[in-house]
Amino acid sequence: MSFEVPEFEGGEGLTSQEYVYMRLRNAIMVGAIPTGASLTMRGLADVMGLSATPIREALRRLNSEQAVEAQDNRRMLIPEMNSGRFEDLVSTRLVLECHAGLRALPYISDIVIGELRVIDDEMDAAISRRNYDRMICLNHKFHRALYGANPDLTSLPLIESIWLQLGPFQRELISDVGEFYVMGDHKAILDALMDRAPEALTLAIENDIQNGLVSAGRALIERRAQR
Amino acid sequence: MSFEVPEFEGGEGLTSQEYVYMRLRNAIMVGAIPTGASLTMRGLADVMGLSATPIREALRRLNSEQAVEAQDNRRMLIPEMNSGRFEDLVSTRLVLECHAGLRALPYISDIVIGELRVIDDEMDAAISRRNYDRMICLNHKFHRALYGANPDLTSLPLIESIWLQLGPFQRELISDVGEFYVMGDHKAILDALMDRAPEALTLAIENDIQNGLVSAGRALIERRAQR
DNA sequence: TTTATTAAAATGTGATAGCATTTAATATTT
DNA sequence: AAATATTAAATGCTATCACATTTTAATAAA
Repeated sequence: MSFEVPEFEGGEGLTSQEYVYMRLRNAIMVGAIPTGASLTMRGLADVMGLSATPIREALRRLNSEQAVEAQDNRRMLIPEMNSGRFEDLVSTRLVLECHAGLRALPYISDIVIGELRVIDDEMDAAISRRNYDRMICLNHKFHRALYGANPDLTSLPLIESIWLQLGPFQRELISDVGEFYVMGDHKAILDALMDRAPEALTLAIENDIQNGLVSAGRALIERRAQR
Repeated sequence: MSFEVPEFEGGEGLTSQEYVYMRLRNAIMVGAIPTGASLTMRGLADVMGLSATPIREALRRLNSEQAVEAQDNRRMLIPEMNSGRFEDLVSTRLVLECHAGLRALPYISDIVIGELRVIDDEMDAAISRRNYDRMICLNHKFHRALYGANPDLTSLPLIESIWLQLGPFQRELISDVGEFYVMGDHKAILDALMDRAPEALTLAIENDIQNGLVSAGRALIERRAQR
């Protein structure tokens, strides 16, 4: 195993399988697992001090969520990003998150806006400290809290699947442009929520995704293709 | 096990886990497994003549795809439908499938339209024979073939997750209204594809989903609430 | 030096068994 | 008769093992 699988907070009281799932999921989400590296069951079992059984179950779940690719040789790995897949993932993310935002809007209260503001402040702190892992997690937490205002929300698992697929690439992005990486900001989203303005919210969510991820992502893929 | 898990075609050369996954997935998709019934590992293992290991892996995958719900007591079951969840699932389905259709449109060729027409004809035959299982499968096959024209398609697994969640309810719907159940028709979709008309395609896909599922679904939920 | 061939190590898969938890059934008490 | 307590059965979870396949390494041939 040529890479580390970072620990995560809140893994107490879970079954082994749940623990492995959460830990790997978190690792993929923040891009801690390099693309292309084989995720072997015995290897992960050794790293985590468990048997292969719960590892295999967790890997299969992540495979079903498109976070991990199963090859013909039955090996599991984090798939490589390419231009076509990137554009399709981003367009799906835009559609899903705008939809989730609009569906949540009627349920947005001042209390929710307050909670979102707290998360956004934490994120500003993480940004100034250049703590990228925490930036990514708090960004997800913000969006989760927003869409979760809708009590009937069913699209969150789908959105998280997209996040998982973009996670490894986003990490490469960050380590590529380094401290110049800007994460889309949430101020416009908060303004739109306060105004209860659907169109403004859609635009703000689109911009949030577009600014951080898309422009930098396209540039990196372009640069790679030339090399 | 108080229900049957129908066999499916094309399960040769699969690992046990894949076989179980496909068989259960198919069963849920066509609504063959009743909502609320416990899916026990030993029970399913007995039915399928396998050990619990591949069963559990398949169930976890389906759980990750939101097709099966894991309760606190660690039991797995097909979740019940309710009004809020239904509306949210349908709205997500509309957004995702319209998006997938639009992304596929530039890749639509006369050959693809021909293939779609063949599937649609098979579906008409299934409808006239009142073969509901086959209707459902062919409907999915039609949509899969349409969206799959996009070579970079990443949203299909998400769409299939929605189908899985609507499957059991759709079956209840069919057995409720019986032979009067109408499945949304694909003729308008084919026309829009031939015209390469984005707006018409969006409307046609919306209508396709709306006609069969939504109107009847709302009526059934309404009727249940009164009872 | 490169390519084939062979041997050894590593890996994925699935059945089994033991343990912990949950559910159902039975016995006991009120 | 109803509610509670106890016991038995069923179920979920995970480590282990044996087998088949794949990968890697070492060896032999070109």
